[in-house]
Amino acid sequence: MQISKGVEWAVHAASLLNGLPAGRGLKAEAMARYHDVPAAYMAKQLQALSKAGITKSSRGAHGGYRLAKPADEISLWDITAAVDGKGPAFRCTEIRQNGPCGLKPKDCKQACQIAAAFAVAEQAFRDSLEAVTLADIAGQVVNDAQPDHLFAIMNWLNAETVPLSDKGL
Amino acid sequence: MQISKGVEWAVHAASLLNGLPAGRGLKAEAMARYHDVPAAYMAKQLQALSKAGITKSSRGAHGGYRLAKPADEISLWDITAAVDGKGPAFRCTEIRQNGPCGLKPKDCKQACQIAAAFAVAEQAFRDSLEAVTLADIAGQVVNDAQPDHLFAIMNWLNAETVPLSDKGL
DNA sequence: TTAAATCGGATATTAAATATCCGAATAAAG
DNA sequence: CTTTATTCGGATATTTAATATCCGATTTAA
Repeated sequence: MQISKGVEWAVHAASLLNGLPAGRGLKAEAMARYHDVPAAYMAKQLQALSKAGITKSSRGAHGGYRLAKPADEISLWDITAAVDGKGPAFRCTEIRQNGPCGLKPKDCKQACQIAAAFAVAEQAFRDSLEAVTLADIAGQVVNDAQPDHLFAIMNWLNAETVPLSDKGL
Repeated sequence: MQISKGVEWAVHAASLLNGLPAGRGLKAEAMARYHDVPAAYMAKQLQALSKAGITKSSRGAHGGYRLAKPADEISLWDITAAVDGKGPAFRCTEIRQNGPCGLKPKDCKQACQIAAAFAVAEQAFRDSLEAVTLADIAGQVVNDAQPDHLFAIMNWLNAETVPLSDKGL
């Protein structure tokens, strides 16, 4: 049971986007460089975020990414689901219907007890992640950070961000 | 984020062991046949259960497996951890320390906010699974099943189980 | 003592996650 | 309006982990 590395990168990237000034964007390569990770693979995660409606992108010269909605409407679960999929972690293959004592399909109208228990646990996991938004993360980071570190980030963002075109949003 | 198929098999196998008469055992091949799954791979899961102290095994002629402790002391999390490992699903690689604005190690004494949020969610997941024991599963299954189905299982177990030797326990 | 039977760890195979590349699309400059 | 530089998006390799299998170590019963 592993969460893909892409989820970590995607959350960090989204947090970074949250920090940039209004009306400006950041390209995938810059975000990869900021975190010192392979650019092409970071780009893949950002595509997943755009597909899920978490980020918006604009192509061409001076293109880039920005958040598609307020940070307090983007939960950690939203990002996890966008990158790793929203399917259940426990996949019941109904082996209770197999073998010499297998149940008949008509006696399997309610879910397998084992699968049901895992579904409850996964729901608890999701609920916990849904309760944490990008805004929460950002707030904690700002609180804990040294002032000069925040200043350094601001400077870097000012140098790297581009004003997004009107169409691109 | 996927839970391996082996976990499903292991839980079903453990449930089956819970149903067998006191002092008797069941070999890996029989459990595989009962669920109509590959014997060698089922065996692998049972080895993991034994290693974790959930089952006890005895080798040689008339060998087999049995539960190592009462069913109400074996939780779904115990089995999941035995088969899939107990490591965290979200693996923080500390990319906050990377790149042009990376944090210094001395400023990273407390865990990354993102990793912390995932740790909370995973704890909720574990807590939920720890609250469900094999005894709970067995109780629900017995309640829901048709009497003739339970009878069929009993007959099959009587035919397949072997009396475990004294040493083997 | 012997031999059959079973578990346990080591070994192939397949699927998924990881990483990369190239074409489609867009906007700015000429 | 055309051209060109730039960026995203989907399609394509590579590596890792999950899946499946096999053979030797060990134990018990005959």
